[in-house]
Amino acid sequence: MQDFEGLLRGLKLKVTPRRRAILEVMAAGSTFLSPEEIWKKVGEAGTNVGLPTVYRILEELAGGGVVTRVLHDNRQLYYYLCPNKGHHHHFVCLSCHKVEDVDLCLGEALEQEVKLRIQGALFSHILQLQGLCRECREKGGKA
Amino acid sequence: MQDFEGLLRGLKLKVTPRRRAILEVMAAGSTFLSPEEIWKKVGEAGTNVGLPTVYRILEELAGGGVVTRVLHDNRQLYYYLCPNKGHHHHFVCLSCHKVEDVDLCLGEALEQEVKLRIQGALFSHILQLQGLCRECREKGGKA
DNA sequence: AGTTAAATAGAAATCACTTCTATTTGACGA
DNA sequence: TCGTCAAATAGAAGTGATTTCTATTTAACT
Repeated sequence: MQDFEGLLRGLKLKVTPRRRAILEVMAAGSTFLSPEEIWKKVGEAGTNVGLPTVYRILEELAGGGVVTRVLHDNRQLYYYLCPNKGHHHHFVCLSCHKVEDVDLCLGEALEQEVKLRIQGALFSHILQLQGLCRECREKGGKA
Repeated sequence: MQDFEGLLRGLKLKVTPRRRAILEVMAAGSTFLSPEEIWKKVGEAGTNVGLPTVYRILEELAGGGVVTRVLHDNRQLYYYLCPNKGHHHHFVCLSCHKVEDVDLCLGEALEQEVKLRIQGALFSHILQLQGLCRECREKGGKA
C-alpha cells in the first residue's frame, strides 16, 4: 500500500476515486496489465469507471513516470506500476506477465555514445527484456 | 545496393517483385518509414502493391531480423532496413526520422543479470534511443 | 511447359484507442 | 460550511492503423 494521494498531488492531478482505484488495482499485483484488464478489475472492486477514463488516467500516470508502458508483440500497450523509484528497466515474463526490475547502469554509456558519436540530443530511451521468469521457465511455460 | 535475393532466400521467402521493391525503397534511405510511406514510395517507383501486402512483407522481414521495428509515441510501427548486420541498437531522430547505429555491448551484462538475479530465460530485448540527431539539434528541430 | 504451394490484390472487417459533449466533482477561498 | 469553477468523468460515437478473407496470380521446381 502506498501514498497514492501524495503521488497524485505530485503530478498536480486531483485525487479522485477513479485514480485511486486504478492505482490500487495496479499496486495489488506485480504483473503488467492492459487498460481493459485494469478496467475490469476496478469494476469488480466496486468502482464504476469508463474505459476511456482508464486510458486517460494511465497515460497521465505514464507521462508522470508513475507507471511504465510495457511493449508487447501484439501491439497493445500494457502498464506497470513500479514501486522502485530510481532509474531502471524491466524484465517482463511473456508467460505470466510478471515484471521484475533490472538494475543496469547504462545511462552513462548511452549519454557518452550519443554525445560523442551521434553528437545529438538524447531525450529518452527504451530498454525492455523479454523472456520467461524463473517459475515459468521451470514449469516450461509457453513463449 | 544489396543482395536482396540472397537475403530473401535466407529467410525461405520467394523472390517476388513486391519484396524486391520494398527492400529497394527501404535501402534507399537511412530513415525509418511507416508501412504507408513505403507503400507510396513503392507505388511511385512503378510497382503496384496492396497495402496489406506491405504490412505482411514488413512483418516477414522483421521476423527474420532483416528489418527493425521502430517504436513511436504515436503508437504506429515504423520499419528500418539496417545495413549493419551485427547485434546493435538504434538511435532514432524524432525530427527527421534518421536512424543511426549505437554499438553498445550490453548483451553480456543483460545475460548475466537475467541468469543470476531473475534466473529466467531471456528471449529478446528492445533498446531504442530517442532524441535529435546532430543536424536537427543544430537547426533546433522540433521534438 | 506443368504443377503446386506460396504470394498477392482488393474489399471488408476488426478493435484498440481517441474524441466529443454534457454532466459531475474535487479543491480552494469566502 | 458553502459557492465557485476548472478539472475530471461517462457514455456514445468516431477513427484509422492493422488484419482477415477469398479468389486469383505467380515463383520455384520439376
